Amino acid sequence: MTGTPGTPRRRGAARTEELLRVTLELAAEVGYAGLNIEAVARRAGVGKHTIYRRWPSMAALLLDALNLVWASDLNYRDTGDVRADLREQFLRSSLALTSPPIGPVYRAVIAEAQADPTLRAILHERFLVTVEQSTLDRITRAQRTGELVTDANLEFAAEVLCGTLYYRHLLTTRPIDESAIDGLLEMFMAAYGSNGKSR
Amino acid sequence: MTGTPGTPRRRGAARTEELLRVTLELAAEVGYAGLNIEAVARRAGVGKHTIYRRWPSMAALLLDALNLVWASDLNYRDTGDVRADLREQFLRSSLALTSPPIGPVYRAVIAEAQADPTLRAILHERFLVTVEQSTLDRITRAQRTGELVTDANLEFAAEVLCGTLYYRHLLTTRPIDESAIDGLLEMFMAAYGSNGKSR
DNA sequence: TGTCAACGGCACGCCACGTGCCGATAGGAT
DNA sequence: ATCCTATCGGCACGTGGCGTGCCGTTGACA
Repeated sequence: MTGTPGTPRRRGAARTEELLRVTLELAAEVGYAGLNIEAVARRAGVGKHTIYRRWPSMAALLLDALNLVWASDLNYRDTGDVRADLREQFLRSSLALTSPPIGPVYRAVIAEAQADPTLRAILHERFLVTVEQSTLDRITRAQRTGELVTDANLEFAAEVLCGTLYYRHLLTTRPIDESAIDGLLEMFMAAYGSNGKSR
Repeated sequence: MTGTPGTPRRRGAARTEELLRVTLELAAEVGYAGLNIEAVARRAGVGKHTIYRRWPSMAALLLDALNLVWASDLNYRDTGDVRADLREQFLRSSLALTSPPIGPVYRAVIAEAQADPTLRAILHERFLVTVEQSTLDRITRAQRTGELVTDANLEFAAEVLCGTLYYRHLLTTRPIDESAIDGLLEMFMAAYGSNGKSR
């Protein structure tokens, strides 16, 4: 692996890719606890400088590593049934959140973000806003097609949908299972479904 | 302060109270970053053993410290207007979450809980379940008085209400302000309010 | 072939962890 | 009033990660 041709590079870029890959490996194997710079350096057979030259902190490295495996997993289908599409994506996201390497890396970033407002802002903008926006896009389309009422502020709705899943995953011992997702979607559709309350 | 009479005690109990107080002081003054056992010991003029004899880890100490200042702040009023009562309590909780000493201590516990499933379970049972239950109690009363529809599963609703607030506080850069709370309550009432959709 | 930045390896000081040992002391028991 | 003993504060230790220097080496590009 000498890196993609085209971009002018030296040893640097190839090492960068490898370090991100090693970080994800480490997360998958030893989990949150083993995620520190020294461990990544040892595992990669690399001097610590080689890491510090690229990322100012472990948190920054984790953010990049997360970016590598995460973005691909976020694409709502649009079958015309907003409830079914949300359900499918929520199940998929829940699986991703609980599986390595995304699970441990995400947890590690969130833990570090509690100590660092700047990191929290980056985490928010780079990941959570994206998740919410993607959800908002899908339910806004549903609003336009008449599946949802037209006069609702869906930004809060998107935040509630995503936030509830994150809350359950990070702070509770409950799994994000089908009944949880159905309960959440029940509330969402009762509030915003255009065909009135189903009950 | 020699501790409550009745329970047979020696120097221990008084020290315990003082250590919890010092922990909260430290959290209020230096925040999350300065919360570690050595710092508490230094601040209290105490040997580390005196802390380790009482709590197996910093997380356990933080849980006890949190318990001391937290429980009192959770009491929904019951004016007969469930939306107004929720709104008031959410505003109060949001203030507590963002102010010392509860803010930094809560953040510290949650960060440590990401690395320790056992701690996460304790945090969940001891605090979050209590919050949700208190909310569930209030909205269940509202259901009985006819403010909310009778056939809804309010357990999910309570989780969604609390979870959304925690999500916003912990993972976003947005404040839990009045408009956020109103947006959340708007969705909640639209879903479960007994007088049909207001729109 | 020469140049030079990136590299791996090593060592350092710092700090928090968790534990062990010490002599002092407080407070209940006699 | 005196003894006894658990608790106490103080100190030191080894461990391990942090972030930063300083080497001599290596590989990409001119």
